[in-house]
Amino acid sequence: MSNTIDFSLDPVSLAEQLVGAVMLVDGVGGVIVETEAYLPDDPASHSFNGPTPRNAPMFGPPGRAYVYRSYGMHWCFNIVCGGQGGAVLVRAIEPTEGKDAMRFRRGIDDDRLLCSGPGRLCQALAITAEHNHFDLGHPPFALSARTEAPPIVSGPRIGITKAAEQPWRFGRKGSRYLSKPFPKANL
DNA sequence: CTATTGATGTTCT
DNA sequence: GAACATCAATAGA
Repeated sequence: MSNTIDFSLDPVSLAEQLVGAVMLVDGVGGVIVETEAYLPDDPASHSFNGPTPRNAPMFGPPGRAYVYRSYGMHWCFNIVCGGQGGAVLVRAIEPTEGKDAMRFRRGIDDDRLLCSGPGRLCQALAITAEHNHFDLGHPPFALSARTEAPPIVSGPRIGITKAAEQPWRFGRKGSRYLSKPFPKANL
């Protein structure tokens, strides 16, 4: 089957290719509709100042999870890729599988708000620090590459203060499940 | 729809 | 002690 994902790709390429891929955790998840790339020599990347206890997964083998706590109360989920210090942040998913579980975990009914953001997505899929360093090719994770490329848009990354001008945020064009709309854009 | 603000705890200097 | 890859609630256009 050609539904394998190449985690050795550089983060920008992988971030683009992951839009349209399917991601499940313990059978719950859906189609990835928004990602961001973080590079080794990128001032906005956690890996920019070299290895620390927190960012250790980014300096490990590709194809693993890097999960960290954000603003003290949320989790963010990344896919380690490329060489040392690269990763792709998964920012939003279109829910397709296990919606009832997601609604229960999130405490809301609105499908559009279940996974539309890094913190929301982790809560809906029950991703926590337990999953840090986890191999994404092994249960409970299941990732399937997209079979055909959907319409993609790109733009500046969200919520960062450094290198904010880099167009390394990718999204499925017209999706109603994005964390924030894209101004206009192409690709 | 956009803009603003408070809550919250870990990490690194 | 400052910074932070966020979210929910609120107010206004």
